Amino acid sequence: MSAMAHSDSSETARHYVETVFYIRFEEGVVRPGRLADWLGVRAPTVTVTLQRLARDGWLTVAADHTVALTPRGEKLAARVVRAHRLLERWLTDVLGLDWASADEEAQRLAPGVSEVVADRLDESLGRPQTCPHGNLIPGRQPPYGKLVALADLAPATVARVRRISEVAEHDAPELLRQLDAMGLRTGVTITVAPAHPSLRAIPVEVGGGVRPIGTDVARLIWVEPGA
Amino acid sequence: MSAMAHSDSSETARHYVETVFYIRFEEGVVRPGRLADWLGVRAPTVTVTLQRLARDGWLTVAADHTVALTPRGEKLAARVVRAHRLLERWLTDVLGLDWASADEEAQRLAPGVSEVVADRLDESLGRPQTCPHGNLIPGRQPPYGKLVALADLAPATVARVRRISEVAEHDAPELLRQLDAMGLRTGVTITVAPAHPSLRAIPVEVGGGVRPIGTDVARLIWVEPGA
DNA sequence: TTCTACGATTAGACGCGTCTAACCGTCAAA
DNA sequence: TTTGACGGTTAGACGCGTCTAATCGTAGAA
Repeated sequence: MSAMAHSDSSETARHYVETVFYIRFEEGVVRPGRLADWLGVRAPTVTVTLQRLARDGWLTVAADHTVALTPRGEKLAARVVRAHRLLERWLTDVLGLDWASADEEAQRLAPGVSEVVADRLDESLGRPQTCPHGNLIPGRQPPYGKLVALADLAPATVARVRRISEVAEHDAPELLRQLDAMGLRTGVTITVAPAHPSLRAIPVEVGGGVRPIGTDVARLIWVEPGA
Repeated sequence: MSAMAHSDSSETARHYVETVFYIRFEEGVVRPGRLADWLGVRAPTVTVTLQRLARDGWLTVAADHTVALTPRGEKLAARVVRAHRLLERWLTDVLGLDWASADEEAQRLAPGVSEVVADRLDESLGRPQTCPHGNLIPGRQPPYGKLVALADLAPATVARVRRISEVAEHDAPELLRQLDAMGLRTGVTITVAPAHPSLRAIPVEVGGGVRPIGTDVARLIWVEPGA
């Protein structure tokens, strides 16, 4: 029965577990304050909503306020994230939207994607491994080896851009548009020139030009050295 | 700004104006009781929700309880219906879902479709004129002439199936599956054999076989005589 | 050790969208 | 003319998801 496609989860539940999934992957630990930031709601809202979600068995809140998904929440999160990333692929590859718009649109569309539609979409896209920013689609093998943050890349090392953090995707759509405009997309090859750390920016050679990138931004871009 | 894609309408508002649009087209007049049926909610729910929607300028409720859309509500309804029908086309033509499932899935997906995604989808589908059941996509010209209900078709007249009413689509997904299974789809040619009205069923020749169809069901199937 | 600042929770409110129970109004049948 | 029956509304309730204001607790700074 299709109405059960999301196990009776509310839209809010799906949004929260999806967010927990992202924060956990990008930052390791998930606490209420970070959820409030990410979701764009106030702290008390998160507190009470987490209580409801814990009551309904989607997640747990530990004594130290750490949030963890239950197996059921885990499954739901994987489904939502998969739908989101498949939609991003479709929106960019088939419909021709740009990176940043695709993320926003996928956000709105994802809650309505059932398991069967996700499967068919997956198939029709040729079973992609990642979203356009290189983030892995749950259930797939990563199409790259060990990654390092661009900020940590040794100067003069050739590397290939593999992944743009979901943090950038979420917090700074404008940044995504800039990276896209300067050709800093997944798959392209780059090298970094030496620079003193105190400058808080590193010169990155990409597509024949050299562009300065702030070290905080360079933390959000993950590359595979050597390739 | 994409967040304004639906003019700040709530999901409920979109659902109600979409439903008003359908009932008006299929039955002419829209009254609260019919809305309650269609939406699957109780009468008092409809009353209070209509009050909110009227307050917010989406529709009006006349003294005789007739519901009408405001220009703003009209625009919103057209957008939602367009998204719904484009999605149905995509789900059937590209993803290979069956008729009935497509309608259910489109229902869930439609609220999240922005104007820009609808436009791109429209384009990528080759600007279709109707949904898979032959219902017109708002803004398009109908790809057929004057239609008559299958129930009113003169015996022995050759006709082409053009449209399955939204009523069938909504009330009886099972019926849709049956019609699909017996080959009674839009575009196919049929003839009806004579039968006495008191039998409440008419024999319809379709795809080499003859199938009996109840007259109430035959009211939901619209055909173009002659073609 | 004491104070402070900050993250989190509790308390209390609100609008939405839904419900049930009770009331109203009108139209048709007795 | 009276009486149902039926469609609709009002009244009152509830859960969700959000808010602000106030309180709590703890970890660093003084």
